[in-house]
Amino acid sequence: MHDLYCDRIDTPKGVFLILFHSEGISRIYFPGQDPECSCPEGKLPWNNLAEDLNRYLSGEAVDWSRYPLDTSCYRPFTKALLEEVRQIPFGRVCTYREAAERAGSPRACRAAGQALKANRHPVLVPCHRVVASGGKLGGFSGPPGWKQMLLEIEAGGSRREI
DNA sequence: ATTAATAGCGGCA
DNA sequence: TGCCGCTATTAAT
Repeated sequence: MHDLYCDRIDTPKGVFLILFHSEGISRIYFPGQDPECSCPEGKLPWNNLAEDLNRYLSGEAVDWSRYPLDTSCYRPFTKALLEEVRQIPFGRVCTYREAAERAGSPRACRAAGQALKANRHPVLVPCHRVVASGGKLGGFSGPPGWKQMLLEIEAGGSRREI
């Protein structure tokens, strides 16, 4: 298959680890999740990704659609749902039910949770924009606190306080 | 191959 | 408030 490489992106929030090959991004790890991977290091062929990630973390709206993702590992429903989640605009959220609805299974809100758990492309596939109804935050597969932090970043836009 | 468990939600009592 | 069913997927049996 395609040879897998890894690269790191330094941000004020920590170091993100990106696994990728020539066809697209295979996986993204939050800071602190470094999996001790044994794949060779390489340079990301998408030059602006690091810059975009830093802009995003500082509150700017970033369009991730130009970065190709390797979604071959996902099951059909998971793939469909993540595709929809990817199109939730910056700063907006939807519920598990709405996400499942858009993926073609209106009653699969529980399965939606399973699908989001399987997301290997956090931030680029904004799983943090799917929240539980009733004002609850819902779960998150990443490090504790990251979901809330990402939502706050998007809500604040350019921050007004220090 | 079958069962249990999971980022949940909505209906109903 | 609490119980039930529903959906896709995975892990365990």
